[in-house]
Amino acid sequence: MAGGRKLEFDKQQALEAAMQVFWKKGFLGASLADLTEGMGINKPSLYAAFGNKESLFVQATEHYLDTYSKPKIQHLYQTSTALRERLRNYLLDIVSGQCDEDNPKGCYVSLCVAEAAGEAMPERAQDTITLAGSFAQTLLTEFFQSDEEARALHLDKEAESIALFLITTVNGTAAMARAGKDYAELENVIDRALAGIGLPANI
Amino acid sequence: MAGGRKLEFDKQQALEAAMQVFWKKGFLGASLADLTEGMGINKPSLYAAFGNKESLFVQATEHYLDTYSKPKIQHLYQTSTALRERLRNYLLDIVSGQCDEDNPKGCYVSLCVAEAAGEAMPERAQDTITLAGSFAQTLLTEFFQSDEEARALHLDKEAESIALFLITTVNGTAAMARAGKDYAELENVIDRALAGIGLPANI
DNA sequence: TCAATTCTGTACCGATCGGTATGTTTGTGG
DNA sequence: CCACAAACATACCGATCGGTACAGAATTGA
Repeated sequence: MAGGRKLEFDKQQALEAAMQVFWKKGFLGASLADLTEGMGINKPSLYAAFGNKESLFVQATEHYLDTYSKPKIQHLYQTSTALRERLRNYLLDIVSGQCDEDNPKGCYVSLCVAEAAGEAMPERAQDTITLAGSFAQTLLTEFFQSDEEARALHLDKEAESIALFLITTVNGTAAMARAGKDYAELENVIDRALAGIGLPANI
Repeated sequence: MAGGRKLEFDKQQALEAAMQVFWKKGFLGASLADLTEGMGINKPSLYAAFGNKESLFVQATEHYLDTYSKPKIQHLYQTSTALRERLRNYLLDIVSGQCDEDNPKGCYVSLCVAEAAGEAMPERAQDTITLAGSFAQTLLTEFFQSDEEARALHLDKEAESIALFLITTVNGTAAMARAGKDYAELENVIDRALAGIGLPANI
């Protein structure tokens, strides 16, 4: 019947903060003390709102995909733009996010996938991050199979191989960004990668 | 005056085992229980032989560089072999090590560098792994600046950029190998990377 | 005003963390 | 055989881990 006391924090804002902590420290490296401090709430509030650490991680991962990964996809479908340019915009947007001073360096997913291979993560967390890790590659493969310009260039025959190469490249830039490389240094990496799939600069 | 009881374990063998544990779990993810179990000794023996966890990590990292990283360099200096072939042998040897079933997947250095960015590692461990992370890039840059065939192809003008690209690529394959990709899938990544620096297959 | 309900802060739980004190065992030199 | 030295195994240390019990503070409907 009765309403009860109101939440004193914004749940989406707290989830964003939790995501930042996992992004910086990984799942295992992020302690509850790190999380509660970053989120600005204390443990009972965290557990009431998000379940437990594992469940919070699952929700933070979905939040990362929704707010950081998926929006970058749109670059691929600006059909008024040439294929090379679309790919370049997509890849550079990713690299830009990896080097952003306002967020932890590197890629949330890449970091946690590496952590997951240590076999010390709870099952649901591992499943979630594994699925997230395969997301971009699946998407890129389907893109190269279906895009009109890509088919005209016969890239659809090697869609899987090309997608794997590009995903490998952005996993590489994620590692380099996390190690301290800045955007300017990694921009030329993308151009060389595009050359590696037969799309050099001046064509 | 007196000799005292003899060590009941091989120190090099224990160090190799410790390296395997760090390789699989990272510095923070590897607990003393993990280490002592993997090394087959107990804690006081570990501390007597290697100092503490941080000091053990430093020694394990040096052991990794000596036994896994540095031997692969020789491929670059087989001067009777063409440049592309030398680079390909070098890169594929690295990828092979990342996919080896007998060792943890991925790259020890790449994993721990990512961990170090979380700012939860002791100082000496962080310095050691940071230095190890820059090792290969420095070496490759100098290689492209000095190699005769590379200079003939004017690759020395872009030595730094090319080195960064190739190191980014192998950091990428390390991430992919850790996520479960096998050698066959990553071999074509290397060929595309070589194309990205102007060395396609049939030249 | 008074239950009923829900959030908040503190204080606590057992387990594990990195690291060590201690007593026993195994070896050497005299 | 004895004194000494070094490695062994066990048992412990304070701190932190993820998670929770509990009491007080808000908010609601009656």
